[in-house]
Amino acid sequence: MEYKPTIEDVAKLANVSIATVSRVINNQGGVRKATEERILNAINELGYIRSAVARSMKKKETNTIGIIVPDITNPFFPHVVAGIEQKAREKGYYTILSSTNESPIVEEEIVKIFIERGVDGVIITTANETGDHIRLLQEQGIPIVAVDRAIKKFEVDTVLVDNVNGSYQAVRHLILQGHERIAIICGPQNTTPGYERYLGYKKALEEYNIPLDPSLVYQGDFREGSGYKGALHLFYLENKPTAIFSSNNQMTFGCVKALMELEWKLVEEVAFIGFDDVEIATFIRPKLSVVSRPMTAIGEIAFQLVYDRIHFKENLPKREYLLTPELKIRESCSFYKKI
Amino acid sequence: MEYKPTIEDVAKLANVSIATVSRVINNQGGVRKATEERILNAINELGYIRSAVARSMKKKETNTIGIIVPDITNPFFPHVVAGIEQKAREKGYYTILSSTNESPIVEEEIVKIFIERGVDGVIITTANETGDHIRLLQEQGIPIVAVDRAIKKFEVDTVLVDNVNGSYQAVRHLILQGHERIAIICGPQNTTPGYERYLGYKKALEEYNIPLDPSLVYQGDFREGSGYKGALHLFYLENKPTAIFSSNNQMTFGCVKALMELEWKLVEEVAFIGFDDVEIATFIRPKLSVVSRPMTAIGEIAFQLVYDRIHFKENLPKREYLLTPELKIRESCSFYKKI
DNA sequence: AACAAAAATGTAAACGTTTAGATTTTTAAG
DNA sequence: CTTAAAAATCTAAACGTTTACATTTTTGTT
Repeated sequence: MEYKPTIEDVAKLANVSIATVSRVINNQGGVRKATEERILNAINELGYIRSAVARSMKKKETNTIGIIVPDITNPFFPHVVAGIEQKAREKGYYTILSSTNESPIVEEEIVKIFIERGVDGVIITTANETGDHIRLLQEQGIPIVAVDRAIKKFEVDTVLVDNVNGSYQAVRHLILQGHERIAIICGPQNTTPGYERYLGYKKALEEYNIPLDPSLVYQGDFREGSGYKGALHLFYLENKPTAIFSSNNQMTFGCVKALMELEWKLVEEVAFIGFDDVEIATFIRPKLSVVSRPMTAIGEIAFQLVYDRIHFKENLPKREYLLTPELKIRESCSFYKKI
Repeated sequence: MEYKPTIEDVAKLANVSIATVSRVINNQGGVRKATEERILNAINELGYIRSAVARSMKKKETNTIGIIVPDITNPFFPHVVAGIEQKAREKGYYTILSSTNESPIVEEEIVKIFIERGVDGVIITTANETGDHIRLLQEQGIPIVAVDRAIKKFEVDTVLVDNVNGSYQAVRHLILQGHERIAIICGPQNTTPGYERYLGYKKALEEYNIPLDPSLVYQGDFREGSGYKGALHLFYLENKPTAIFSSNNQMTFGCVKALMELEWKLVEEVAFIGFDDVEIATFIRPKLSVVSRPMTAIGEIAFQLVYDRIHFKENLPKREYLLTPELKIRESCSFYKKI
């Protein structure tokens, strides 16, 4: 079958007008039982499937929400996406997904395309927090929810994790274990998570009157390679750290890899806590302690936010969710014996 | 700005007909330089963005391809998706993604929705290999590419990995190391990968005249839990295996977890090879040997296949890609000393 | 300057729905 | 059996493009 039946074909076969057919496929009621049945039969017989694009054209809504993530390959995002998708499907929404590879240029392109396609809302972890491309969306009146990274210039709903608190908890824990030379492998300082996690680190040190030693602050870029290099750098310091805090999952990978190669022994020689739980954490010995985020919940909330905004556009104030991460103490940061 | 300018607004402002405007936004040529400029200016001034849905309505194509995966949270799929998406974007296509959670019912729903939405093609790792829902797609003339799992009843392009060969390689390697009691943790036997990987196992044993011991064949379901249980089961056998082959990544997780808890020592007491590379493989000691698949390439090829099919519908024969997996020998299956 | 051919532009229909408002049919009361 | 009200159904316009075909303008030749 190559010919696609339209609502008109159904109407003809059932001997009614297209308006009536429309009413039954949309469950609007006000159709005589017998008529409805006739129509339903016609639909079945023809194998009619209503065209969502024609529908969108008329209704000016696509029941689609766009998701923009920096890297679908980072295990954090599939979990978030799963949360979004689950809730979305329940409400009859579908998602169109794109990965920017952290490129603001790609991101801008994607935003344009999403607008062209008339997405009803956008959930974004932006590669460009200051971004003007967001204005485009605002101008079109398309609801936006920022996930994981805030958007500075514009008022949009956000669901973030309390990064400061998370890294603060981690570093404080290290301090309480007796560590004083605590290193951090930072994320890019022009991203919310990168900056805030550094802030939490600083805050903990200050609170316990430990001077911040700049040689223990390594600038990474959230990718595995920089975690690796960071660990190397710290290892070859004249005055090594006794503990390391890594600002995200991918850098944790690199870092742990380096530690192994250097035979820089976890716990005995260096304590470790990473931001974000990772699959490897419970597989290596000692098990890695981490700051863990409720990834699926983040996605679910994000969807709820766009959804609300789509349906009550008018008078919703800006809403910010700030989820508190949880410090999962395992084995990589046990008691530290001073020399 | 709440009012969305249309092609008509642009035409009016530029003092031309909408046909001419259409011509310039589609780069069809045949428009005087000066006119084009006038139109471009008008577009800019109004902030006009063409409606993809109106366009799709007329052209009967959406430049969208649907992706259906069983579980976006399984690290294999994000990599495949990344490959698809990359190639898709290059060609002006976008992807709408949905996860079935291995439920054939959900999958059928999704297929319906995808048809409604007029996707130009579908790339699917089906949760229901015998599925009739595929017929729906066929009837609409929507190109389908099956990834990772074949679709039995219908002729569709496929990109698979040579599972038989992969597990054969792995098991043969174990045999050549001197193992004779080799266990397998199977995937569901009603899925291509589950069945084929078992086949490869059998083939290797036969080839080396090792009788297949049914107590060494554990039926798993591709989820982590069953890997865990499988390892337990094998451990408590009167006559333990000396090597284990796990049929997929998630079961490998469970299996390794169990091994650690049981203190069933890798290499010394039991050799191990898993199907699919996993992040943890190179982090635990000994490093895990695995059968590895070119995940991103799978996605790229899959997209190429749908793309071709979309553009040369007529006379393309069914195409099957069978990628050969690679055995990555690391440390979990070194030489086995007989007792 | 006239003309034919080529280039540029315009007109109008079509894509498949939804929906406001008009019309017809049914129902129920007198 | 009438009739008014209620319920069911229909008509036709609109959504924003693309495109075949018609018309107008430009170009180049004589």
